[in-house]
Amino acid sequence: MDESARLMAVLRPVRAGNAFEETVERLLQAIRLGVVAPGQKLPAERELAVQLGISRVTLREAIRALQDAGYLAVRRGRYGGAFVTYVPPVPGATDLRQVVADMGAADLADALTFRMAVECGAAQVLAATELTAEQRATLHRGLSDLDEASLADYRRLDTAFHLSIAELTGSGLLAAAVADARLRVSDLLDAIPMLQVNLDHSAAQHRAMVTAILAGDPDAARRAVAEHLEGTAALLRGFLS
Amino acid sequence: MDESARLMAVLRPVRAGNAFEETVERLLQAIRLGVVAPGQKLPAERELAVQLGISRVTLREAIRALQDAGYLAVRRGRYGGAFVTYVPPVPGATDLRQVVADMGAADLADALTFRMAVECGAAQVLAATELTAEQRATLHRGLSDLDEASLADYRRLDTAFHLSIAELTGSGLLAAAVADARLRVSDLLDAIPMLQVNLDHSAAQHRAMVTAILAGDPDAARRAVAEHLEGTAALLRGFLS
DNA sequence: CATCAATGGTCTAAGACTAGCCCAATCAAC
DNA sequence: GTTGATTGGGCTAGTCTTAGACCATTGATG
Repeated sequence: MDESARLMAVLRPVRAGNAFEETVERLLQAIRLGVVAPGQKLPAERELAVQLGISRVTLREAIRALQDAGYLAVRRGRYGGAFVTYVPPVPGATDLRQVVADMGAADLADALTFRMAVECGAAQVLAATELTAEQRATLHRGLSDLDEASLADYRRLDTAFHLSIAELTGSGLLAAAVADARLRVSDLLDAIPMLQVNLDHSAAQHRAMVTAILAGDPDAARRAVAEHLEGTAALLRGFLS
Repeated sequence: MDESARLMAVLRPVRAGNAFEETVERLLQAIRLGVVAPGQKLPAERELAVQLGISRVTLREAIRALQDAGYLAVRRGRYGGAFVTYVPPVPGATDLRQVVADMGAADLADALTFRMAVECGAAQVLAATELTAEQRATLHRGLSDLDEASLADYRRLDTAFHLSIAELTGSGLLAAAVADARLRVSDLLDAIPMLQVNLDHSAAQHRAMVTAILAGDPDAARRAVAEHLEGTAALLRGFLS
């Protein structure tokens, strides 16, 4: 890795796009990751604009774009708001090869590697932490929510479970990194059919992750997450070959 | 971690500041991490503006600010440019308590946790990878560079070593995350005196990291990095108490 | 059924940012 | 010396973005 490559990495673009584009991306992240579930509404425009650090005009442009794209339905008046109408595509319905072609092979490898590093890191840090009763309960709740989940809710709750591990470390930076990593593979996951075998495997691996974290064993936690994510990567390779 | 907390995490500010502020931060990152060493110059304004995705006007404002702050010296004409005049402060000369007060206790914990997760993750991923002869050589070169480093160069080469681990994974996202994490603790590290004992410890830990990575042992790699970073954190706690 | 608080819809003036152009300075090469 | 390529310095017109104010709509509540 020579000096010029490092220069390129550090002196990368300051902005991913204009405020409008970045806002659309951020809202899409909230919707597609299921942070705001279908039927729920986004915070009020004035409040949301403050949270996102942009003007209400720009926020409204982004909301309008998502409305036109069919992700949101906006209702006026008290108790109105921007309601999520997006329902995740049926897994397996989209063409994985097309998705991969759209994002590029290099980006695909980058995203998978990034996710592996950052999620393993989060689990390992959490395993090395003294957990409160409440934190343990959150992990257990994540597991049981997933066990009882309908197929329609599964991806959303899976995302929530993975995110909660990062959030429980107390590091906002880490939580943001995990959310980012998840979003980057979101299209891929949506293109994989959900088979009962795979769901059973995932459930067992999720339990292994929680067990290792609660046992305070960072190595085991790291290994459990790595195995889980490697399983997903293997599935992808399988559908691609 | 309830839903509202997750909303806060995903719907965080789209922009960390205006273009000027973000550009200053980015250039400072390049300078303080030693990506552009003292005496070297930044790329030409027109080229740099394109790389950073901003206008030349905004870039010039940022350069002017860094010039006023004593980080850069600008010379006109052919073979001119913005030359780095910043030399890292003598470790231990700045007041650690002041630095911590400036960044806030919560941000401090966040940054340390983030760094731990992301650097452990990078090492673990790299250890799980088949390395080429060239990649191994890069790791060895990083070690020997550090061994031969003068005190003035030590921090810069230490940063380069840690960064190279992330870069060798081939994931630009991961490299950017590690660079970001490093920068967030940069002020703290600059405030810690460099004692020979600590340097010897660090050298041994660096060797352990490389050994584990080359041996293809992710658990050992993770443990080596965790131990190394925990050592730094312990030093910090020591100087603060 | 009237009220009213919360919410989206709209406008305007000011500031931030950009693209593009030309000028001024420098210094290696001829 | 003179030249010419490269670099920072500076200007302008136009676009993007913001802050703040005011209007329109809705529906739970009394």
